[in-house]
Formats: sequence, structure tokens, C-alpha cells
Amino acid sequence: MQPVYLRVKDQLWQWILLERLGSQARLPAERELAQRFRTTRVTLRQSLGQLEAEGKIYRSNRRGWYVTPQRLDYDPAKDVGFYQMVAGQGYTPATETLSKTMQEVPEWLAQRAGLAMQSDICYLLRRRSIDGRSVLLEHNYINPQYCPDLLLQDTDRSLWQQLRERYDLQPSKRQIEFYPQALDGIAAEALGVNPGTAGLCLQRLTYDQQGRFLEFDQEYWIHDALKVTVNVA
Amino acid sequence: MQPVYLRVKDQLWQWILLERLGSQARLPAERELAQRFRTTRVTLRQSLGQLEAEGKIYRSNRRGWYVTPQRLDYDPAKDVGFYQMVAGQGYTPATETLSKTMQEVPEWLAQRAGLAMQSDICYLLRRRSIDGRSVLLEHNYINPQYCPDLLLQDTDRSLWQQLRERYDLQPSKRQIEFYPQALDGIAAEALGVNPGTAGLCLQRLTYDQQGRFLEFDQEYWIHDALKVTVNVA
DNA sequence: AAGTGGTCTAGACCACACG
DNA sequence: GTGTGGTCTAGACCACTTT
Repeated sequence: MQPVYLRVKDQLWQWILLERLGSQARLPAERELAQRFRTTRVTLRQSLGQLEAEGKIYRSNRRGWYVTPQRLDYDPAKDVGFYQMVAGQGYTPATETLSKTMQEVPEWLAQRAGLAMQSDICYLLRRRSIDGRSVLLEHNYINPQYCPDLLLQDTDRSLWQQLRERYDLQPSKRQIEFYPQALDGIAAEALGVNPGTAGLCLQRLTYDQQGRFLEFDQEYWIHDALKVTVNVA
Repeated sequence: MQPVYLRVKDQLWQWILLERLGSQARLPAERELAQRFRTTRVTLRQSLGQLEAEGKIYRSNRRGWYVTPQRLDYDPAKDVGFYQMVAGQGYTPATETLSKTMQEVPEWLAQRAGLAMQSDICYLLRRRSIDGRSVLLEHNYINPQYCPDLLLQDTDRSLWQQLRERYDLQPSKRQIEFYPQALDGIAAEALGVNPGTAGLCLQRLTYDQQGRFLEFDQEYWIHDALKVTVNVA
């Protein structure tokens, strides 16, 4: 015997398909849906939660439920930045710089990147969106040694492009890590989602063409917004 | 004002630390916990769900809640199989072969791997566990052209090792894809988790040293069981 | 047989978003 | 201000696991 919330989940998804609700279309109010499918709001919300976990719908703040757009196909090994990658797949990217400072390098990073303690590092906190939907929060630590005055530039644009064009730095070796992780605290708040929303934490340690530490990047993605592809030789 | 379920979540985690509940230790019954933290079972379950999303605890079937072990550090680019990788990190791996057949190559795979339609392919369905906990379900498609009789071997052991030692096949080029995805249907059932449990889908397309299609691998992992690390030059 | 987790009901109040 | 999603209560029954 199938539980109600799974039956409702399927019915609801069929209804969405039937109504041809497209990417980012808003669903009716929960109370209305609960009535339509003859169940309680609690149970209906369980169904909504299932569809959310499957990445078919998402919620925004307290504003309601929406149909999830296609995943971005993301290759962290490529030399193109977020901006180009998103635009190249036909979406509209946007970046907001939430914080931009010069600060002492954190201990864990100094250790991992082989930096001297107490040296300074560029820190950037940026929120990025696709077609108006915030999909990731990014902590960026950049070695200022080879790119002074970087923070004076426009950090709402692609960093990689500036590193290459302005400072002649070519990212080469990379170590990429990622693991599923719930979005909580800062990330959840910044992205306007409930704490506990499924996410993906992606970290990237980049060295330049001469093997020098260039950048450390820590990204918190909404779980349904990306598919990662990496080619290994 | 912090909602109750977040407060309870924090208290509960503090309690777990205080009690020094180790990896895979079982939590008390939900009704008991609800009493202890002076709330309803529904609200308590919301707290448990948060900790589950954060990967700190997990549930098994209808048997209760347990403390999550450390993530496996997984490098899909390495030539070591699951068995070696897990053992190398001090855990106990196990594999069960659920299905083992020769079947017609699916259309999507033929297209993706550049195979002739209507050719046959080795198909393996395996469940793998770490320290007794089922953590992934794996669909394996292997090109039988270069390794006949593979299915006659013991498929509960490392395939890679056999490919190398018995057939002199060396995996080289790989395309790796992954994205967060809820475990449902077959995967949820096989792993003994609730449908909708957060997971990670990982696909790996492997070619041998001569650029010939060797294997396609599709793995459904429990979200809290792994951290993926890839090095790119 | 007892206890547990999984599911479900029918309400309620609040804070926030939007018009 | 109105309606929405977010939260919370106090029960209940069932299916399954464990004793």
C-alpha cells in the first residue's frame, strides 16, 4: 500500500506537467493544493518536500513553491568563469559582492595551501544567481601577491578573466572537492532558503602555471541547480 | 526568535556529544527524546530531519536513528576500486551482487559510449557497504568485447583488479559526472532508506589505454557517506 | 506481545511578503 | 491588511522490528 504523501506527490507532479507549468512557474497556495488533493496541509507539505528533494520544485523564502529550471552543467576544471559558463548555456548569470576585504589568512587555509601564517589574503563573498534565482554562495580567497589591487576592480564580474588579462595568471593545477551538505546558517540565509535545504559544497584549490598558490574557492550550491562534469586523463 | 525545532536540534546534538555517542551508535526512541526535550514527536522529528540533512545522524529502515560515521574520501579518478579505497581508509567494505546478466545495450548508453545498437553488454547491479552500512547502489555496464567470461568471475570483489590482472585492461580516460539527487524507487529500497533521502548520483564513463569504451558506472550514494576529491592538471 | 518508527488528521498562531 | 508559508500541538493508527 502506497502512503498518501507519495500518491499525492505523483498526482501533483502529473498535474504540473498537465498544466504545462514551465521553469520558475509558481504553484498554487498550499491550502488550495491540499484541498485539491483531498488531504491535510501537513501531508501535502510532505509531498512538496519529496518533489523538492527530487529537484523538481523548489521554494523561495516565504514566497511559495516554483518549478525548478534545468540544472547547470558545471565543469570546475574549465578555465571559464561562472559568467561565461552560465551565459554559454543560455541562461542569465548575475553576481553580487556581499563582502570584499583584505584579511589575515585563516589557519586551515595557510596549512592547506602552504602559505606563511599571518600573511594577508584577498577575501571575497559573493552570491550568484541564474535567471534571477540565487543558486550559490561563494567564499573566495585569492593570493594577493601576484595580483595587487584586485579588490579595486569590479568584483561582480569574472575574476578569472581579470587574472588572465590583467595579471597574466593562468590557472593550471587544481584540487577539487565536493560533498553533499545541507545549507544552514549564512548560506541558507544568503540564498533565501530554509535551513536544512539540501546543497552541495564545492571547494577548489587552484595553482597558477608556475605551481604557486593562486586561489581557494568554497562554493555552497543549491542541490538542484547543478550537475558537475569532470574529465580526467 | 529561533524556532523550536532548531533549538531542539542544537540541544540534541549537544546531548549526543555529551553522551559521547560514537559512530553508528543508536539514539533513544523518538518518544523518549520528545519528552526529554519537552516537545512533540512531530517537532522532534523535524529536528532529527535537520541533523540528518546535515549528515550528522542517519536512519535505518524502521530501526531508529544512528550517528553518522566519517565520510569516505573518494577519488573516482584513481585506479583503485571500492574495496581497496575503503580498506585503505580503515573501514570494512562489503559488496553484494544483486543481479548479473548479459543484456542488450540500452539506447542511451550506446549513443553515449559510441557502441553499436543491439550489441550485448555485461550488466551488474551491486550494493556496497562500509562497516555494515549500505552506502551505495551501483549499476555497472562493462564492454564484454575485451573481457569475456567476466561474469563467471566473483563479482563481489574488485572489478578493476580483475580487468587489469586477467585481461590486461588499463582504465585511462574518464568522464565523471555527478549531481545531488534524492534516492527513490529501487535505490531507496535497496539501501533501506526512506524514499526522498538525499543522495548523490555519480556516473563514470571509462575508456581503456587504447581509447576504447571499457565501462560505464552509475552509482547512487547516500549523501552523507562520501566526499569526492578530484585532481585536475 | 511490545515497542518503534512511519504516517496522518484537524486544527492553531505567527511572521513575513505582497498588493 | 490579507494571505501566505513556517511552525507547532495533541492526539491517532498502522506496519514493521525486536524481544
